[in-house]
Amino acid sequence: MYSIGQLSKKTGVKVPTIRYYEQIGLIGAPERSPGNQRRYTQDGFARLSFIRHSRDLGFSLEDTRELLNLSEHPEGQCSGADKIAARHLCALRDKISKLKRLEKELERISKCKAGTLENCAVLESLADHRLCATEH
Amino acid sequence: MYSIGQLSKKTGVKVPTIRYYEQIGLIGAPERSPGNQRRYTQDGFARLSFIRHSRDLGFSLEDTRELLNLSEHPEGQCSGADKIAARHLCALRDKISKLKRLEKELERISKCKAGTLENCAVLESLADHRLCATEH
DNA sequence: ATAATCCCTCTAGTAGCTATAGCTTCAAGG
DNA sequence: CCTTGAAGCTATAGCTACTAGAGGGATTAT
Repeated sequence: MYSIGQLSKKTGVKVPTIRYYEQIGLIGAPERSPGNQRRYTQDGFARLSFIRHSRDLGFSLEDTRELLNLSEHPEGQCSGADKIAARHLCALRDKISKLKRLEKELERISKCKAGTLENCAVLESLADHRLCATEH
Repeated sequence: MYSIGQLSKKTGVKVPTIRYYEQIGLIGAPERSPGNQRRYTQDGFARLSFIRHSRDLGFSLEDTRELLNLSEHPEGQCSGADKIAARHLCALRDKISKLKRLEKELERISKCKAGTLENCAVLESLADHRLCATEH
């Protein structure tokens, strides 16, 4: 049995976040001590670890909820989890390529040679999109 | 003079977002028509374009606010805008490299060969961090 | 027994919008 | 000139995924 603080340390999920997950029904309400404090089992720990991992990989809470459901009903086909992961991978790649383009643009405009604001490349670029090399 | 809808089309910023920006003081309250509708000038258009561009480059609203301030007080040094851009570039690179690591991990685990959930690589990986190739 | 630390609930706040309800104004066609 | 439909108005609430704070009770180590 773990207290919420111990569970937090073991999983790396902060205490208020655990309570929040319980509130939104992502994890079930655990048993309580005689003094009304939460007491978690190994199962609770496993579930929260799963969630933590899913969040680390960038899945939304809703995706995570669905993945948890899938993992608890092993009679289904894998395609559900697979689809979620594939969709997520697509979105991730989009994001990466967009961020890379931004990186290039920022690199270009932040080489501010002029010492004063009057001709600062950063501000000039922000004021005029036509100075940009790439689309965004 | 533009109505809010025309301004929205010209800048690509949605109508409720423009009103929101006014509410938080990012743009000033424009003049009104006799019937109390917002009427924007070229200046208003330029300011909103600046904001749009800054947001597109991933700057936060607070950073954007500061950049706007800098661009309106050209007596200062460029270093302010430069610093904001540099800080942002750092954060951006961090984000990109983290996302790339996630991409690799997702690619690896989402090649689900098994047809059923019982041995779905996605779910197994989520349940057990030790199956991961890289840190995250 | 007492002090330090942990835990409880409840509420409100964060960023950056987005949506809804219920109303008014504007511009174009007949 | 009148009507109609789109666009505009305010105000409030909702979204994601937490985080912070107030004001108290429980647990644990000494």
